[in-house]
Amino acid sequence: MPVTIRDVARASGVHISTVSRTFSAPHLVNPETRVRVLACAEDLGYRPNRAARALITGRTHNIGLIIADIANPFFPPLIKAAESQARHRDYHVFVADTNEDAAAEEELVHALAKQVDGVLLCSPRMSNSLIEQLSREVPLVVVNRQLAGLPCVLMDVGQGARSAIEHLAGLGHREIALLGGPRGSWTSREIRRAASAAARAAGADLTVLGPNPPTETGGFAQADPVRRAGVTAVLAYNDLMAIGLLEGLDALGVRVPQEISVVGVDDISLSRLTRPKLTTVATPTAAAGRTAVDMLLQQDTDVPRTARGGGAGVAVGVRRTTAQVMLQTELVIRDSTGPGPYAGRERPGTAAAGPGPHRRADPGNPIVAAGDVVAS
Amino acid sequence: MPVTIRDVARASGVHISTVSRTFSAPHLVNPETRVRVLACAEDLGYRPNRAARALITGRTHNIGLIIADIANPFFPPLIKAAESQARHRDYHVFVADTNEDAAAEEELVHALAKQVDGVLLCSPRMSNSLIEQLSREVPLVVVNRQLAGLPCVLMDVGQGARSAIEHLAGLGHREIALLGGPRGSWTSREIRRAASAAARAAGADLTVLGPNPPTETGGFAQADPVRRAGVTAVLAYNDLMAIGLLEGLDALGVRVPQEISVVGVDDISLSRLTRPKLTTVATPTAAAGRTAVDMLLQQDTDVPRTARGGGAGVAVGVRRTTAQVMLQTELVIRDSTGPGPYAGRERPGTAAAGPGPHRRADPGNPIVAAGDVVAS
DNA sequence: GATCTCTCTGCAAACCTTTGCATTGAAGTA
DNA sequence: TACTTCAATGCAAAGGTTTGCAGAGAGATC
Repeated sequence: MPVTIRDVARASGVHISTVSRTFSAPHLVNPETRVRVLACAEDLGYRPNRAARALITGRTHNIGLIIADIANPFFPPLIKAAESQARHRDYHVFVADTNEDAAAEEELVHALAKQVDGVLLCSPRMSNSLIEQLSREVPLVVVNRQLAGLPCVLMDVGQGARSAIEHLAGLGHREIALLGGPRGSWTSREIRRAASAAARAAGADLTVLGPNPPTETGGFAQADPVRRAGVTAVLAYNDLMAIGLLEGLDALGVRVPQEISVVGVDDISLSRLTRPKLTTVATPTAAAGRTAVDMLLQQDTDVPRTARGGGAGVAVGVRRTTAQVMLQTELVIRDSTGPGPYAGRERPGTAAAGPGPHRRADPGNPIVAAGDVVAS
Repeated sequence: MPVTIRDVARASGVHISTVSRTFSAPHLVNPETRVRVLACAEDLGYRPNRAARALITGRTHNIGLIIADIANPFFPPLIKAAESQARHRDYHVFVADTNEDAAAEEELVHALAKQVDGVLLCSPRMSNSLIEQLSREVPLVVVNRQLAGLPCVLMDVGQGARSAIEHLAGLGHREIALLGGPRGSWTSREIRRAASAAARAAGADLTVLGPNPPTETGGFAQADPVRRAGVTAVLAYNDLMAIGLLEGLDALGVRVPQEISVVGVDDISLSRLTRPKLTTVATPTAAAGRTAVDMLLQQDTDVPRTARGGGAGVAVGVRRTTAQVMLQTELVIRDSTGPGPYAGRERPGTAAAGPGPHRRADPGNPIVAAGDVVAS
């Protein structure tokens, strides 16, 4: 029933190899023949069978996208951008949800490996060593995790956390809480590291609460601990938690930002809609999705997959790019942060006026932090 | 480099067909042999190549999910549920975003057809006739569109719109606006139809504004027209538009619900977070995703795909289920609706107290509205 | 007119599985 | 012992495509 290359060959009176070449190497076939074949193909509604093609070329023209939680609003813009970019390059995208489960991640990489040319691992929860091991099975690009020897797309949440802390310190806050993210999250560690350093530099105390599930509920549950910690400002691992915290504080009758200031990370679309509107560190998720796909496909075109090839014993060098891209973040100041108890008082060692918000450079032009090519 | 069935055969000293049977028909192989083969496979890390398998069995064990806009918060829960359900049944899921573009939908169905066992069309914008035509190329299940002869998963937005209008009328509103959705949307038509009828029955006037893009911006842009229309209540095509409208009204200094009541549709997670919290018609998106996958896979297992099969000339009947499932919706009353100008006044022909919110039955138990089996 | 070059096309193997049929050998029956 | 039955395995074709190699002409060069 489905129309194959053979049907087209019969209809246009040529051998199947000519039909094949019409699609995959048009310059090798006579223009007249070509138009005839194309006309027949069009007529019959022929579409090459990608699976059969993959069997021999070794390229599936599919990629895998492994996501911790599709329902977390952080991810859909990334998925959308990645899918769009992939499709522009004639790739299809498998999407799989791991429910924040490291074991599921591993299983999925295995299951998808034969069916894709590469996998995007978004905010993985696995160990670094496991990721490295898996990268020997299928080309991997990792988003939101730094890993030597592997292509990574990172968002500079360290810079973002620093800006956030400096913003809070500049507003006169000295007692700040950090709501940590989930265990195994590179982003969470990075935020913590940068926030600690920035707090120290600004002469503020940082109380870390967590790890927490990166959800609204996770934030909500920390409302009481936050209040009891006696802090006047909070930086949350992500917006979802910040929003949950906002709700929790509201339920406790704590006013934001009058009594406690709250900052999130991600700038998901909800953040403009809460009352008060959330101050947050915007992360370039769409750019990350695009960039990651580009890196994966770049890598993919570098590497010849067919085993057959080459004249007598010409060993083809397998090249792998391991560029790491760091995308800039931007502090977006809205209504959930306000003056703290030390507002207006001059402080030594800190820029008195407080630094302005960090402006993001053109997000379409990622900064390549480190790039190299390894031959193996 | 990748390990094939041949490697396993060599390692365990049997023919490749025995290895194949170990996986696909274990009862045909001697238990001792089986364990040996399985051990070797495990050792070598063998995974069957699904593409090669598909080539001969005709089943890819993949499905396609075509979505109007991944970034629209309505869809991620559906995607998540569908993917989860599919994976439970050992299927992988291609996700593709059409950007609300009918032409892209068609192109995607064609592109994916050979690579999947079926496609889920979510809230399609195509014409009915085109959908029918495409369904001859690949099994289709349609979500949010009613189509004779095709399996559909519908959400009873008609009932939801009716509940919403009755709720508003019960609160004393007589001048109500409806913010229409995008052209080509079955849901939008259905809401309009039901809302008109319900308004008429309740003795209220319904002003239709639209069609509109189903986005926040689309809702925001209607704030001024809504105010000028002189209505005291609005039902929006979806929550995103309702939220946009809330913002727009806020910007105009119109208080909700004191001056205008607003109702949305979908109950996306944001809706609990706006101020005021949004009254909305909850649609069972996750259940829809699960159900649609079940219907597709059900259909898939019914239909033998191999052309080869059967003894001399035994024509195998191709059976297709065309069951249509209608999932119930539920009006969730929050803070964006309040008393209207006619509050408390007795009205003839209407239940004075106003009907209570329509309660949703167990969303896990869809109601089969119509089902049949066609032999062709 | 013979030789060479070049373009276009056909042939057939290969990719990795599944599966109908044939073969083998052992156990059971008469 | 001769036969049948049955379970377990091997054989080879098939599925749709790509691609190295070789052949067939046509045109150019001497």
